[in-house]
Amino acid sequence: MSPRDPLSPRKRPTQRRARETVDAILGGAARVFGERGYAGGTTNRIAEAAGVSVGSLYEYFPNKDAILVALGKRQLDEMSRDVAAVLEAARDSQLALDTLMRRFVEAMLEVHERRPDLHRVIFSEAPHPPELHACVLQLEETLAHTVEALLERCPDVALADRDTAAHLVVQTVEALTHRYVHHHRIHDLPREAFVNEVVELLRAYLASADSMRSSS
Amino acid sequence: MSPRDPLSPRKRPTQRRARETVDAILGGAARVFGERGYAGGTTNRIAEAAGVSVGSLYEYFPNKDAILVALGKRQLDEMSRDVAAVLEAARDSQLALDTLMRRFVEAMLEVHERRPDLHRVIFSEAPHPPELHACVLQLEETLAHTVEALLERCPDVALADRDTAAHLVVQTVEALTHRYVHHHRIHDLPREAFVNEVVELLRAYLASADSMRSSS
Amino acid sequence: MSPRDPLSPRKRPTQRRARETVDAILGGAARVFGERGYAGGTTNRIAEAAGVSVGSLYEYFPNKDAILVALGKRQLDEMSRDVAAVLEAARDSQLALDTLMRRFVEAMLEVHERRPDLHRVIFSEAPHPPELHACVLQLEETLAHTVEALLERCPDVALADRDTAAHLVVQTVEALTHRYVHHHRIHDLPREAFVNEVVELLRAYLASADSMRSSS
Amino acid sequence: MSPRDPLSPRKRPTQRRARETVDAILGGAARVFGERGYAGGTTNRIAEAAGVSVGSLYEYFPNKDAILVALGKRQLDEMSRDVAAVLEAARDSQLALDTLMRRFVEAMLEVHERRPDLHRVIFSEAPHPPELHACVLQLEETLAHTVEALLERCPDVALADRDTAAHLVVQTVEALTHRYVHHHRIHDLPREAFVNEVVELLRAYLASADSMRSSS
DNA sequence: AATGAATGAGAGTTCATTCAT
DNA sequence: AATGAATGAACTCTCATTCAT
Repeated sequence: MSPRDPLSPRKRPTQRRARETVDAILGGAARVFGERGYAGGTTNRIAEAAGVSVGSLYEYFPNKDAILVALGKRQLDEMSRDVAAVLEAARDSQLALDTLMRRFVEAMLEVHERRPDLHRVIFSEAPHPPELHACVLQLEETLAHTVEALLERCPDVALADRDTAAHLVVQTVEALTHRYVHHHRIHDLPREAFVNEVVELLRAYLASADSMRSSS
Repeated sequence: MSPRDPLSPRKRPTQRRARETVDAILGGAARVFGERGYAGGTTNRIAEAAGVSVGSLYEYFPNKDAILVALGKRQLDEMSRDVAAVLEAARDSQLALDTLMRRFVEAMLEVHERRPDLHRVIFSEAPHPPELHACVLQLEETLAHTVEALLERCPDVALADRDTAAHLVVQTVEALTHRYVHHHRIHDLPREAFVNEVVELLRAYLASADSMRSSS
Repeated sequence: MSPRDPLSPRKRPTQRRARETVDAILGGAARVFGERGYAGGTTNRIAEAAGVSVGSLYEYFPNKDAILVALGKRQLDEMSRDVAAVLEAARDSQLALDTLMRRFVEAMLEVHERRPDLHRVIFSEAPHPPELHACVLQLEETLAHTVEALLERCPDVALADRDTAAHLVVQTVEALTHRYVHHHRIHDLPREAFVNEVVELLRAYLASADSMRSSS
Repeated sequence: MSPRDPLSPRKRPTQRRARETVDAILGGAARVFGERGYAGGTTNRIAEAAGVSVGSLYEYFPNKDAILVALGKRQLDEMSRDVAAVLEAARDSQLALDTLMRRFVEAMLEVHERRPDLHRVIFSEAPHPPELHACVLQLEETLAHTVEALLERCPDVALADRDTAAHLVVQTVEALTHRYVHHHRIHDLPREAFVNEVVELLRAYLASADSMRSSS
C-alpha cells in the first residue's frame, strides 16, 4: 500500500516454512549467480535452482536486485563474522605485529576463497545499489576499527594517524586478496609467498619510524 | 563461414573512412557505457551515439562484447602509454624512491580519474572475456617490468625478489587508486593525503631492510 | 463435482457467520474495485480489504468474476429498491407529469452519485458476464413497468405505445445520469440545470400530442 | 532520451513500409480487441494478428495502452468524419426538424454498428487515459456545434438556450444509439421503430414551445 | 557500404487459483 | 472453516541481431 523501499525484502518470513523458502531462494541465487553471472541469473533460473516457483520468489523479494542485495548482505555478514572472530582471538594474546597481520590476511583470503565467483558477481559485476554499498562501507569501517584497536596495543607501531593507517590497511588487504583470488594470481605467486609478501608490506608500513607524514 | 574468433573486430579497417567509423563507434560506446552502464549500453544506443546505423556497427563488430573488448583495449593502451611516459621520464633523472612512487601513484590516479565511470564499467561491471583479461595481465606485466627497472637503479632499495615486489607494487597501486576513485574515497581522505599515505606504504615496503623473506 | 454454474456463489450462506464473511468480501471488493479499477482489484487485495484470507474468499466465490457479479447484483438491487421507493411514493399522490419525472431523474442521479467509481467499474469497465447483463435488463424492465404504471394515471399523457415510451424514458434517464456523473458533466451544466433540462426532454416527449408515430 | 508522453506513438512512420506496419498493427489491434476484449488483447496476439513481430509493435507504440489510444482516436476521427458529412449535407437543403434529427440518429447508429465490439471495448471496457477522454469531449463539442448551427436555421425551433440543447441532443443520441447497439436492444424494438422513437423524443424537445426553462 | 525496419527469444513480473496445514 | 504460502501460465516489454532495400 505504501511506497516501499524497492530493494528490501517483501515480507519478514515468520513461519518456519517461509524461512526455509527464503533460505532456499538465497541458496539458489548464490548458485546461479556464481555459475552464470549477474545477467545469467534470471529469476526463473534462481527459482528453479531453489526448488521453488517464481511466484514464491516474488512473494519474498520485490525484484531481482533485492535478491542480490540480500545475498550481498549475507556475504558481508559472514565475512564480518569470520574476520572479526580471528581478530578478536588475536586481541587477547600478546601478538607481534606481523603475526597479527598474517592472521588478518589469511582470514580475508579464506573469506574470498569460499565462493569466489559469487563474490565477484555480487561485488563487482552486478549493479551496486546504494543500500549494498552502505553495507560494504560499514564492514570496512568495522574492520578498520578493530584493526586500529589492535594496533594500539602493538608496541612497535608508532603512527601519527592510526585511524587513517587502519583504513589503508583494510583497503589494501581487501583489494589484494580479492585480486589474488579473482583476477590474476599476481605473478603466479603461490599462496604462502603471497601472504608473506603482503604481510611484509603491511609490517613495513606500520612499523615505519617516519611518523611525520601529514594526513589531512 | 569458418568459425572466427568471435571477439576480434570483423575487418581490418584499412580504408580511412572505415577507421573513422570504428572510432566513432568506440567513442559512442565509451559515452553510452560510461553514462548508462553495461546493461544500459544497448547496441542501438551505441550506434545512435556514434551517429551510425546499427547495421554499420555490426559491419565492424561481430557482437556487443567485441565492442567492449575493443574499448577495453583502447583504454588499456592509453593507460599504458600515459603511465609509461611518466615512468620513462623518471628513469633518466636520478630520483629518490619516494618521488618515483609518487609519480607512479599520481599517474595512475590521473588515469583513473579521466573517465571513471567508463573505467568502472569496463573493468568491473561488464563480463570479462578472457581476451580482455589477457590484455589487463599484459599491462600489469609491462608496468611491473618498468617499475622493476626503476627499482634496480634505486640505491636505497634492497630486495630479495625484486620481480615479485614490482608486481605487488603495481597491484597495490592499481587497486588502491581504483578504489579511491570509484568506491569509497577511503576514510574521506583528501587526494593529497591519500597519495602521501600510499607513497609511504610503498616506500616503507621497498626500503625495508628485511630482505630475508622468501618468495617462492 | 458436477459442472456448476461458474458464477453463482458457491454455497448458500445459511449460517450467520458465513453471511458476515460474504458481506465482508463484497465490502472489500466494493472498496478495492472502486479505488483501483477492475484490473487493480486482485483477489488478494480484495481478501485483505475484507479482512479475510484468499482461501476463505474462494470458499464463498468460485472465481473473481463471481465476486463482480454478486457485487453488481447488490448494486442493482439497491438501485431498484431506492428508485422504486421514490416512484411508489409518487404513485399514490396525484402528481403532475414533470414532477414525476423530476423525482425519477433525481433518484437516478442520487443512485449514481452514491459510489460513482464502483458503479463505473462494475457497469462499464469490467467484463459483462451474461448473468449480470440479465440482471441489468431485469432492473430496466422493472423500472419501465413502474414508469408505465405511473404514466397510465397521468391525464396529460397520450401515447400510442405506452410500453415503448416507458422503456425509452428509462434508457434515457439511465444513460444521461450515468454520463452526467461519470464522463462529462455535459457542457458543465450545474446539477439543477441538468435535471431541468432532462425533465423538459421527457415532459415534451410524453406530453407530445402526436400519437401517430408507429412503433412496430 | 527526453521523458516522452507515455501514450503517444513512438515514432512517426515516415517510410512507406513503416506506415504499412503501423496500419497493420492498428488493424490487428482492432480485430483482437473486438474479439477478445481489452484484457484478451495481448500485445503478442495483436502483433500476430497484424502479421508483425512484437518487436515491431513496440517500435511504434511505447506500450499497450498507446495502441488503444491510437485506435480510439482513429475511431473518433472516423465517426467525426462520417457524421459530419451527413450533417453538412443536411445543412444546405432546407429540411424539416425531424428529418434532420432522423439523419443524425441514423448516422450515429451506423457508426456504432460498424464495429460494435471494438467500439464497446475502446469506449467502455478499457481504461480511459485522459488523452483519449479529451478526444471524446472534442468530438462531442464538434457535433454539438454542428447541431446547433442546424437548429439555428430551423424555423420551428424556439429555445432559450440553444447551446445547452444541442449538447443534450448529442449526448442523448450518442447514449441511446450506443445502448441500442451494445446492450439491450431496448425492449426488442426493431431498428426503424427505435429511430422513430428517438426522433420523436428529440423533435418534441426541440419544438417545445416552453422556452422558459432556466439553464443556470 | 550503409541503412534502419523487422525479428523473436527470453527477460522480469503478476495474479487467479490451489492445497497443505 | 480458515489460513496464507505456494504455484505457474501468461503477461508486457527489451534488445542483440539480421536482412531487404
